[in-house]
Amino acid sequence: MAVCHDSFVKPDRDRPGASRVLASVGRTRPRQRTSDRVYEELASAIRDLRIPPGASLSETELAEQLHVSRTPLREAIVRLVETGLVSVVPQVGTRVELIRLDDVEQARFVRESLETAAFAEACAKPVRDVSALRDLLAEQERCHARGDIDAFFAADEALHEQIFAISGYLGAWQVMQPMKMHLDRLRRLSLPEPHTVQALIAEHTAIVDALEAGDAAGGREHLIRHARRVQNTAPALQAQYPEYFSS
Amino acid sequence: MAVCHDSFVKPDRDRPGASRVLASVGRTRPRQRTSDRVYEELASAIRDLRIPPGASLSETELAEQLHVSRTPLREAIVRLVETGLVSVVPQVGTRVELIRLDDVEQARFVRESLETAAFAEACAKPVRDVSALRDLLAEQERCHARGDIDAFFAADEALHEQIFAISGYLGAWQVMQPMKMHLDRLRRLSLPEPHTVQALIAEHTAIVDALEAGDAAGGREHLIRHARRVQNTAPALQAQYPEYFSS
DNA sequence: ACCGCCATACTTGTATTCAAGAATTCCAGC
DNA sequence: GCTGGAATTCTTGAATACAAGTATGGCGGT
Repeated sequence: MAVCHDSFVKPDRDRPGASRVLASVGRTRPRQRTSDRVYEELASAIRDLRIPPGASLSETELAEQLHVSRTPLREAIVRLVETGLVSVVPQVGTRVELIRLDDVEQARFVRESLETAAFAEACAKPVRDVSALRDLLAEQERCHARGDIDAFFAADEALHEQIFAISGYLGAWQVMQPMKMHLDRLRRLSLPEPHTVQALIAEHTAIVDALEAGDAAGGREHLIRHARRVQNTAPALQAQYPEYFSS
Repeated sequence: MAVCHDSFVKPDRDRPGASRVLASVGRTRPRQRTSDRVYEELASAIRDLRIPPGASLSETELAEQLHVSRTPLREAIVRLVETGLVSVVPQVGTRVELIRLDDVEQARFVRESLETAAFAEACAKPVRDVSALRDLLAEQERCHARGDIDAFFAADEALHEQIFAISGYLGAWQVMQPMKMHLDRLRRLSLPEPHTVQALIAEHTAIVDALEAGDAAGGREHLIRHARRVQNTAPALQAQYPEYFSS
């Protein structure tokens, strides 16, 4: 597999960057590929624990259940393997990885580092429009009131994403998503507790207040406590659902 | 594409987590898949600019050049698309993305945030063995002396990775790799300047010194300056190689 | 009853084929 | 010479077929 140096490149007839701009402007083209649909389907199913940790997956079975062939399904699997949520042993099988507390700890570190840094950047902005964040807080209250955990989950995500958007580093939030799924599975286990949701909303409020006040240090403390809340419930959850955890 | 709730799961005969431990212990099994080799080959070629930004790729041509079929090649392409370095438009073509300064800025933010956080964690360790770091500094001097840019590149990477290893958050370094390739391409453009390498080594030395002294604040400053050094050369590089840049 | 062996079924990896669509090229007409 | 249109070629997407290897289950011997 030696690389033939210049032969990778194919001579371009027109200017290289031209078509990309068109692709992002003209929205008619990118009808979602089958592989993407399958990935979204599987990723959300794993994140929501509809496919529990440790479950065996069969490419052929999954393919016929989703009414696709193995080819796009495998491309989705490849992306899931990249995240570390799925492992595949050749000629043996594919399975959803168990929750490894080390992975969770690594993900917590990444999230905490990026989120506190983004918050600091957001606080440094001369104007900070927190109205969208206030709306999301109200939405979270409504979800809590009617007991809609899925909707709360979404609003929770949206609030944190909005902080990155204000900071100007939304790209950092996006690249964090695959790794964050390790945290999401743990959070999904802990969410059913009603007082947990209430505590989360209180913390969200404190974070938004700190951002509005430009209190970088205070916000940082709230964010760290927030990020570690789920982490702290890990031992209890492992005791309650031992079959979902590794080691 | 509705999800049939329980039907994803296949009944397990034995305990779910058992085989994974075996797979990581017994090293005979995982002979590298073709898809992985192809990915490594393409990723390094793109990172080293052997495949320049904006180059068109043809699945069929690449497949026959690498002596593989399109199937494993496409799986490698999927992973490259995930990193944002390659874009593929159905029925039109696949190309290596141009260097977008916004992507570079997002990557710089992620790297700076994680690296300063990891450095702080490393400084908090009661014992910090910097001997491996000293060895890498010496190695970098040797590479600089004999003008081996590729080897210097590798030793540079190894030093930063070692800092994460000391901090206990090596996983954070690993998940950062795909995004970091955006920075690597820019760095590759700037490396040929001899004084650049010398300046990098000096900064590396300062960083290691700070870690040995447990000087978290000082190390942070050096790391930030270090991360932004390449970033600062971006305008000049864009002027020199305009065909490699977007917008 | 237990152990070992062999056949079978099932798993993923890879190659090949078919399909759909876009871009280019060539040729006819003006 | 220029313009328009149709055919050809090249692109990726998806499905199918083939290959290699593993685990399982049954069967025969001990």
